[in-house]
Amino acid sequence: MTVSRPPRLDAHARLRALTSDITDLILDRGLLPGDAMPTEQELMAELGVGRNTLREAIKVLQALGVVEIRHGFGMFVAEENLVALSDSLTFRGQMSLRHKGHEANELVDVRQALEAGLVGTAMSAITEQHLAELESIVVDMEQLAADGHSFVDADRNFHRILFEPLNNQLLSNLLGVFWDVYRTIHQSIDAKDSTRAHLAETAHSHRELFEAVKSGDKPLASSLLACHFDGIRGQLADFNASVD
Amino acid sequence: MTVSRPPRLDAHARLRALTSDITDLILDRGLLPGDAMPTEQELMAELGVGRNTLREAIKVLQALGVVEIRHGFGMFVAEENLVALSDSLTFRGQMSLRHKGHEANELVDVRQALEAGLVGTAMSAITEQHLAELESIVVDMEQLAADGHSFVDADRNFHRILFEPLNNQLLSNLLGVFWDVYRTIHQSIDAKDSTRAHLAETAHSHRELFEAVKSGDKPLASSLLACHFDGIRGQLADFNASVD
DNA sequence: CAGCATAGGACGTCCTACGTCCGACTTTCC
DNA sequence: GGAAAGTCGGACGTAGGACGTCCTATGCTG
Repeated sequence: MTVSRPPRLDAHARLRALTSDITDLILDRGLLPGDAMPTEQELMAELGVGRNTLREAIKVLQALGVVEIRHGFGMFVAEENLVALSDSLTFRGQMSLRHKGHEANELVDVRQALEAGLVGTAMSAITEQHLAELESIVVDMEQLAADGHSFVDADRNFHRILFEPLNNQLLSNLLGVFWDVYRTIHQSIDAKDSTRAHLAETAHSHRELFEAVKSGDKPLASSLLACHFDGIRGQLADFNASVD
Repeated sequence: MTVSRPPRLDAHARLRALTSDITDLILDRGLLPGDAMPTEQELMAELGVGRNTLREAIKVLQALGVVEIRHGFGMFVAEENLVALSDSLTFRGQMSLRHKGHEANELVDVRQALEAGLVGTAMSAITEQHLAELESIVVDMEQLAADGHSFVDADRNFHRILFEPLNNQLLSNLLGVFWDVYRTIHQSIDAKDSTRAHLAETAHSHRELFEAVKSGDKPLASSLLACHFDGIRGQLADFNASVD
């Protein structure tokens, strides 16, 4: 069904219309994540565009996490993810670091607002199993810190499990993205946080936070989280000062 | 055994490497938002790839909000924006609505957490000018409601200005995206919110919120916001019930 | 000096051709 | 007969050329 598109649209709008047509096709056909999509040839015929144009639109959807492409096999509706946000924020964060670092601070602020603001609600829904997992992670952290090893994964898992009780996929993804972006930025400023003293301090602050969560002291947990982020802000400030 | 240097990467990794090369080029050259980038021909020569491959990578960066393309003129580093997140979330939200609506609820939850959690901080930094703007918007809303007109823009502006005092671009963008996505979802469920009674109710709730902000009553403002989102959740629930 | 007309550069779209990868089918060999 | 190896076709990946469209800048004209 060769649809005749209004020929007079600027290029950006046209590409946008094309991606929109493809997502509409997914929605109209009721395709679910994991389902196969039409091939390039079928889409070309159906949408009335050339292969290059179509592929550019598809690549956009791939970058946005809408579709997943398997070379030599086909195209599929992707599982939920926030690759797009992650990639976008990572670039912005790195860019700002080389100039003002303002955006990196904003990211930390938003993380703090979300985590400190929601830890209370999360604690209301937390289960014994979550607490057990958190404690296990804290113990691992303390051990790794004592051995002088860093524990990036443990840190990430601690925060992930802390908010898992809320059962909000979007929130979990957002926090995960913020954590990853911060991590990337942090690596690029090459902060000296691998000293044994700093490791022990980080492990200890997680221990304190865990105890607060376990005892159900929501205000304390919230303020401990806020304090944790203040420390991060301090590191960023130090870096910016060292650049000037 | 594991090869130390995989001579070939899969297609996805190659595209990712290419986009990464381009962003690195931006960062290395210290390009700022608005600055001109090399032309397609120059990038082709510099990165050693064909035009199609390059253009696909560029379209990805455009969708991610990294670069901005002006037909017939050139390519430029884009201003900060969260188009990527917006597009991605809009699709996910629409998709979920046609099935369970779970993700739409999650979006409202995150909005509520951010707005209700941060309104207090924002109020601490609010100025007389912000208050004047807010009041002006509320007056407009009340007038529009009395005339039976909807006031989507006014609603959006109210929330935007409410959090402007925090001076956090990322937060403002996030809230804006959430608002837009919710708006898109809302339109697609065709809720009957344009009745005069509903309009008056919405205008009134904004009036109440404004008064709370003006008087500096942070707990009241926070709970009014929470209440506002409870209403939205109710609409989503009604829609899902009507589908079953 | 202002306005229009033209020329050039740069992106947009389409086409053809070939390379690469994957899954499925067929063949071959125990 | 069954399993391993080889083969085939489909689908995506990459390259390059050709032409269209759009924007800016230049220079001409009144």
